[in-house]
Amino acid sequence: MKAPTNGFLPNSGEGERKSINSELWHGCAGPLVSLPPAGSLVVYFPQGHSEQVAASMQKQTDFIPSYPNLPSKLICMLHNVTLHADTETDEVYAQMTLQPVSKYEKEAILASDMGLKQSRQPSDFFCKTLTASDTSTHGGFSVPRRAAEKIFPPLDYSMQPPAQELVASDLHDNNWTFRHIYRGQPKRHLLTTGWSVFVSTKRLFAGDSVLFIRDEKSQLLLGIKRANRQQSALSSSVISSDSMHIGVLAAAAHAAANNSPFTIFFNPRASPSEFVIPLAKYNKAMYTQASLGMRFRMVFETEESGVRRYMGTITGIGDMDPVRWKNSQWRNLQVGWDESTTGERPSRVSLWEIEPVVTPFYICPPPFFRPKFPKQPGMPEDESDIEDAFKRAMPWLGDDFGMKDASSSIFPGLSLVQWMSMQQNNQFSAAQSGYFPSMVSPNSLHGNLSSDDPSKLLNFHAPVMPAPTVQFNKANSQNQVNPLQQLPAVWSQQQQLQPLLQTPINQLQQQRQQQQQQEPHHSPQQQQLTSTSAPTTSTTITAATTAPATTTTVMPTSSFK
Amino acid sequence: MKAPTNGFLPNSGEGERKSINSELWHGCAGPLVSLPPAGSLVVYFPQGHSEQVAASMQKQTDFIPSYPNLPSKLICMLHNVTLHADTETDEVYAQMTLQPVSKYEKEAILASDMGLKQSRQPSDFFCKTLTASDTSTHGGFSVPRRAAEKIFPPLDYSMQPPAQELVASDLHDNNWTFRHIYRGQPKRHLLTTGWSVFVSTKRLFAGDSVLFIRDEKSQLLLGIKRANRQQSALSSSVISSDSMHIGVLAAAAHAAANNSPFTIFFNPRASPSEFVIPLAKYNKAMYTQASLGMRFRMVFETEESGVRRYMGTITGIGDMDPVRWKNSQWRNLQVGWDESTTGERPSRVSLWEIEPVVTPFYICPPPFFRPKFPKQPGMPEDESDIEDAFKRAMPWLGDDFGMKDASSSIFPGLSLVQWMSMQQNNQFSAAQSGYFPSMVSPNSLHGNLSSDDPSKLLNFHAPVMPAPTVQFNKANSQNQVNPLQQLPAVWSQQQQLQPLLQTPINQLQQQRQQQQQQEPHHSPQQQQLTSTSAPTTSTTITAATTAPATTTTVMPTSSFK
DNA sequence: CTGTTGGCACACCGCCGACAA
DNA sequence: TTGTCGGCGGTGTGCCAACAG
Repeated sequence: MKAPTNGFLPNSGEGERKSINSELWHGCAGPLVSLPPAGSLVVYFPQGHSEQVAASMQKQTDFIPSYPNLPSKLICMLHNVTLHADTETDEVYAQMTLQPVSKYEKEAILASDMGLKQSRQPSDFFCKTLTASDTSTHGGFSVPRRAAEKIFPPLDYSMQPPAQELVASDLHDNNWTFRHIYRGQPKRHLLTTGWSVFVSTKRLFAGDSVLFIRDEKSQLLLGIKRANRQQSALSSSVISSDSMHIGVLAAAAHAAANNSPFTIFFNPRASPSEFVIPLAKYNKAMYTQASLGMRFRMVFETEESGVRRYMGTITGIGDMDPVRWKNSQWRNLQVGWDESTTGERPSRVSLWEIEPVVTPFYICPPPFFRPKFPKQPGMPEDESDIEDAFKRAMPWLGDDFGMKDASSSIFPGLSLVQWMSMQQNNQFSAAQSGYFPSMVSPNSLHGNLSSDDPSKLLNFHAPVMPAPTVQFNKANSQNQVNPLQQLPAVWSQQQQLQPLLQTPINQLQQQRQQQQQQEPHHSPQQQQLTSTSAPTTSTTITAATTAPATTTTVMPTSSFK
Repeated sequence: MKAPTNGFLPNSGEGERKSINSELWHGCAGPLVSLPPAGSLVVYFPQGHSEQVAASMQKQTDFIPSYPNLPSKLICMLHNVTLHADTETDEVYAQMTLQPVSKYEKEAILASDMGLKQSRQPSDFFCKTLTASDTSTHGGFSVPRRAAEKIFPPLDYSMQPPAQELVASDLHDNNWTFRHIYRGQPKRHLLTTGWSVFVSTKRLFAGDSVLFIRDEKSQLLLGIKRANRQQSALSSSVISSDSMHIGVLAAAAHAAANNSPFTIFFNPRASPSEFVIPLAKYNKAMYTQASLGMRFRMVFETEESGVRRYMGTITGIGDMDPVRWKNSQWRNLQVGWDESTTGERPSRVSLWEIEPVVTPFYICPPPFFRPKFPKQPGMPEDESDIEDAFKRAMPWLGDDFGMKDASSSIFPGLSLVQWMSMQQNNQFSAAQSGYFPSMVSPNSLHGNLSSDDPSKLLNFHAPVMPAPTVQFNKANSQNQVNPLQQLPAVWSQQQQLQPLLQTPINQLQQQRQQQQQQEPHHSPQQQQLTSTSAPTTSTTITAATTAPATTTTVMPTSSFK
């Protein structure tokens, strides 16, 4: 054996020099992951980053440091995104260089908008969860018929038996060769020679998944997706999990104080949720007024690397961690799920993760309203998803009801450009002329429609629908808000943040102490509270009797809360 | 296969519940590692901790954050020490809970003193570096004869061939069974059945080492020591190395500011040097006046897990990182080694790592002066090592020259108790009556001795000694210092530190800024500089022409510099 | 005394169709 | 259509003594 290249920890960093194939990376990351493009604006949530660390350590950290000077979100310029894969485990992750910004250009916002349109999920691929037979040393890999015919080069069926040699390269550009044969009674596609070394080298077990991709040059690519239980535990004999948490927060705080760049790793399969959100996506979500009882859909990954939507209901709104992350938008929605496979789906989500369904129609089963939207399961996501959600939620305003031209201006939240011009001109005519669909009083909407044709609602009274646990009437009533007063509040807060971001952290702390003593209404946290209690036309409901004690169910009017 | 326990990442944390065998841990950690006992006082060097992180990441981090408020050393109470081993790699590490202290009790200092006496290296053990044959699938493990006879249970040699079943448990209390047989021509001890699964499970390669220990209950213990090239690389897809560094420093800074406990991991085989030093060891070292050209010995680990001393010369004194860690004692000595296997031995060391040899005798080869100290290689270290070093350095004052009683009071630096009483009584009679041997002018010593019997020096003019690269006369001349003026300077600095440790970090910075503007002589860093330039009888030499540009060769008189 | 090698036996890896779900 | 099984052939693991350094 010459120069034993340490099969245990193969030459770290060698394969990293070449850039990793983006299609393959996204295939391994899963259909839900879409990275914002470099040069765009994003919202970074240190709280979510901290969750990724905790998940990676696989232990609940009792002691989580609080960083009072670190806001729960930072608007950042995303300077750089590089794709990586762990040389040992093939675990995919992305490295991002972020820089907190105090002001930003129109181009960056546009780029942020572009980010939503990118779908990186490869088109020609298949993903199979390995069976016991697949991973056993006893035999090879049974290839699903459709997958083999779609992805693999065509066999010469005149041979007896038809067979060929396949070469596929993994994330590190290592080539793996397999004997692909079509045999047996009945006939089936199999990978035989070469398969078992792949399984043992990658340390695959039943339940893990492999995926094959045919790229644009008809080259075969090969990736793996490990089962959840097998995610890298990272026992970390290097630094304590406390120091990791502190490091994450301190790095962000330092960057925020100096407007300097900092680097993070995003690990799509270890992290419970993405914590770097395109600003456009975030802003779009912010035009949704979340309310108790609101129905929504949320996308999840299927076993076959496809997507499926599950229905849920907002059951509570309030800080996930009221001590350390007060007034944070991170997972501030408590939710329940229609199909109660508890544990699989999160009990808390963030607003930008869900596709709201306007409440008056929660009793209407989706199949009726969406005959023209037969979303293929397994099809890649695209940028129109959010708009689709609106269309599906309010189809009576869409194509089915003859309002063809409405989609561009009325439904899907503001486009960023529209919003920007509004913002710059300080005019709010847009709101007056019909934007902010979810903020329009649902009661009046409901009234209009039901008076138009009530039978359409009654005829389809939901077939076997679990009873909602909250009072919908109450919840709905608070949707009566005044968009005119909301919009300024949103941006005044962010503008308040700007001078603080430019201040070194020690001066900032000093400054805060003075402010708290003398003019408490100028400190950033206080600012949020005052805007919350500012007089608006909204109603504030209290559901403390039904909600868990830890949940604050106060509904502030500021959509930026 | 029932409930596949994921051979890849075995149930993390299960084996951790039981406490790890201390003997085995220390066997795997190596003979140089001795952990301070819980309850003792230690000196923590964040710079060294940062080095461990860098070494673990196996990449030079360009960006290392500077923490101007974090001193280069923290005196801490060591609250807790727990031994651990990575479940995947068996890599040993220790978790320590430290708390910066501003004042400390006599008991704690005594405990710190005790720490030096502990030697954890097991007595009944053997360690063998695996050969190609040992790790090959072709055969078993060849046990060195002496090792087998010393450690393994005796064989029944009446059997043909003599054989038995051995059971040894590893760090995680997993049992491994081997067939131990004595056969072949010539006869030899072999481990056959069971050995290859151990090798493959632990992923051992030629060059790695295994060690067998027989504990007090005659139970066999089994550990591994991987070759350096195979140290865990920790590709860390969780947080960036920047954040790791920041986390380490921020955790320490936070703890220092609040006098609150913090947790660190010490990884003896990944870390270039220990960075948690018993206060007693540190203090003892501080009574050595390092000087350019000074000769010293330093202990290194041998392949067989023994120890060996190498001779070296101090070639420069100055900050390793003048920007981020100014006036740090961490590796502030540049050294050259007599046996020039460059790369193996560090080019920079800290004062407490070395055993000084007083300069006038650098030309005297050790064999002559130490006929009575035939240190057994492979023998465990003990607390008398430092004193031994002095004895060997100045044997003319020791047993060989008829000053039997001298060892207790004259040589080995102050005992902590002696120092404490001195400190409390503010009396310095100890210094006047012959303490601080290394601070006594070597010239006068040299003069006395040479006038006594110069032939003893000249007769043994070093046989083939590499020429020193620095001017020894110059270097020696600065050893003329006045111990009476030095001692107060030493401890006034530490007393200065105490109120600062109690101050939150932001106030501290504020305070420092004021001080720098108004009374610069009170800030901690300035204190060091002023004490350097304070009028003493010392001479300050400048060797900028011979030393590298990055090295400060100013020699302050304060031994605490 | 111990590292490597050739010889040899047998266990299990891995290819095959037969089933059945 | 595809997961598992019994069948069987061949490779490679692993025990042995013979050398040699």
